[in-house]
Amino acid sequence: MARIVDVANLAGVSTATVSRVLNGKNVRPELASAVRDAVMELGYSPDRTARSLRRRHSEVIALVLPDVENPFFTAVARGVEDVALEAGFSVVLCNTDDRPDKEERYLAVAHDEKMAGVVLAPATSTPPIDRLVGNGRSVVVIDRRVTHAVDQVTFDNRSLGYRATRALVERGFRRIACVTGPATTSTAVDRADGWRQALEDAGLVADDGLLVHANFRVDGGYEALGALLGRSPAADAVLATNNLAGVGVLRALADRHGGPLPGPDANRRSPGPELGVGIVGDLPFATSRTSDVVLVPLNPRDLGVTAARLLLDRISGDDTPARHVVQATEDAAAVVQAAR
Amino acid sequence: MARIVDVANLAGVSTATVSRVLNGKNVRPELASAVRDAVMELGYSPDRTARSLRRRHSEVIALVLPDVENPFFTAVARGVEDVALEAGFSVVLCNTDDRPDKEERYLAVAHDEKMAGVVLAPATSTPPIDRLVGNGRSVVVIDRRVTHAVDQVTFDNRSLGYRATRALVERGFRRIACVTGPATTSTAVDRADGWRQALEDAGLVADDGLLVHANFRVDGGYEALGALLGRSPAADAVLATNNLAGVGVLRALADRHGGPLPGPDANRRSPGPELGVGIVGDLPFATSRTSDVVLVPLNPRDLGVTAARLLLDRISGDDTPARHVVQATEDAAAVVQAAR
DNA sequence: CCGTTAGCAGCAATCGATTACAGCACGACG
DNA sequence: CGTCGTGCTGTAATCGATTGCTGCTAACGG
Repeated sequence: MARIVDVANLAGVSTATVSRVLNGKNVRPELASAVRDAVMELGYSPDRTARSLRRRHSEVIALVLPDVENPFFTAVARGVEDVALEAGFSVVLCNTDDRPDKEERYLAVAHDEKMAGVVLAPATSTPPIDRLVGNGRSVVVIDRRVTHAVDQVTFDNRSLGYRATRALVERGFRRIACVTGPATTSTAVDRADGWRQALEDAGLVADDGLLVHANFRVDGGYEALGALLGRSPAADAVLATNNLAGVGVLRALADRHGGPLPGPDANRRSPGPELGVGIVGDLPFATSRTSDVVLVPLNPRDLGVTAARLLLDRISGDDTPARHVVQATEDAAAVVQAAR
Repeated sequence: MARIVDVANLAGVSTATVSRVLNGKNVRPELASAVRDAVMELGYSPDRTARSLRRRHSEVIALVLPDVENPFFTAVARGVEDVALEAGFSVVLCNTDDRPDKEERYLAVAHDEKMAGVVLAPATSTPPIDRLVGNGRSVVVIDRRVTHAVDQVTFDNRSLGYRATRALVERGFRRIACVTGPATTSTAVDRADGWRQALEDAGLVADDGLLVHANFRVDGGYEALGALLGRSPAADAVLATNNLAGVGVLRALADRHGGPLPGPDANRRSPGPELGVGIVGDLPFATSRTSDVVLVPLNPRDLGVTAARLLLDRISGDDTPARHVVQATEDAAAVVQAAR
């Protein structure tokens, strides 16, 4: 491994000059090109560890996610990654499984490794980011709101829940249940609020018997549907407020030999109880026709891009007060989306 | 941020002693506890950057994957992560999109960041790992075989293709097509070889008109099915050799108003051409009943665990000749798997 | 009682890049 | 012609932890 002194010797200059050339400071042109030649000849690339030690932070940013197996979050990761790489940063992906202890550990690692910043989809509304923030590290929270005064990027979750519900209403459904996530996550609560509001605006009932707090995973949606089917009066449609819960709901319906209904008046294509289904989110790995499902697609990649841009701004010194960005979604999503 | 000298001063010892206590060398007990008290009091944690500089490698391992959005690879990531964290390493996830240029870039980053090792699912059969290996860095290749003499962990892909095909044969299918991945990946080729062998063993034809090389993504499977349906004599079943291609096949069938067949003799449940379907892999986000699909489930998490263990061995100095581990799959998978 | 050795602690060098500061050359200006 | 300023370049300190080497202490054997 060539070191900076090797380059300096070969080019006949000091290490300081080599460093300056590599970092774009002013250096006499002929020396600069001598340095560049030497760099090429030796195949030199700076030791990032040494650089980080000196610069007091590394060129790595941490992306801390509740579930890297959820396609929503992997798409976020893509967005963050693309922006970060462009700017010369590497991205570390960390899984918390929505567990505060794992979250804390990863945030500690991010801190101790002197990572330049953190993009965090928090497990709770009060993640332990004080030490990071206190030590001047940049943090951007995504997807779920937190109480800290840090940059945040979320969707307009209330509106998402509202739009999905209204689309079901427009298809003629009247008793629309809601399967949402833990009451501790703002996304679950906000989307359910949108559901409630849409029902009220349509003059329909939104009683608590129609609202189920499950988890935001496939099993949660699956079981929630079972619970809903036992109740009376029965619902004629279900809104799942995230993608995996939606998968669970669809799977539960498929297992009951039915499928989602295009609308209550359409011909049923198979026996058994069927329900209208709305989902906030996308189904990238669906194996059935989903054109009968009301989907409100999200753009998680854009969420990641926005968050990464915000973070890079902060890293390069932006110290304006914390912002809360509401990530726009496609307007087309506001209408009934009969998509794949 | 407390530094090691602060701890040393508070404990009344030298920095060397603090370092030794923290790294489990022999130190007089009373000094050791004084150091530990000081560490607690100051909330000290060592600067990993400085440590890496001195130790000449960091405690980070890179996991370079073709597609972090593929549930197969995210499951691998889980396995690697769990083992690595346990051993005090952090895991960096990198996406190559199966593109050699991105792969090269990430491998270069892994090298320059002095990462302790790399787990690589290669984009080609000759990934640029020579510099890493040449500089003594540990590398474990997974999923696909490469020509280098490095540790490798793969499934028995020939057997996987064989078992899936035989299960279809046992269900009574006779003209079984195969949708596999690029001919440049060993997984695609090996699984297709298994398919061919199973057909021959059953006395059936495996002509090239039944074999389609697509990509290993959803669109590849989708389009391949369309291509197959146009051919004659028509196939009565399809084997998809990976999970996403399988999703594409199922989706294409769903769009044709059909679904997978339990067997040629069963009652068709809806009009239109239907096919038996076999898939090597799992469908974690399927939205339809998959009990009619022949699935040969994999255990990608175990693949990750195995690879990580191998890598950690290498990192801690194991320099035996390169090994090629064939990751075992559940034996139950050898029989027809009518699973979710 | 002295010499030898083992065990432990401390000093200082070290990893490799960055950067404050000093020094030097050259031009402008009084 | 001397002074000052400007703009590079080089020297050496610095980031913080680890570790080779030295030296001290204490125990043990002769």
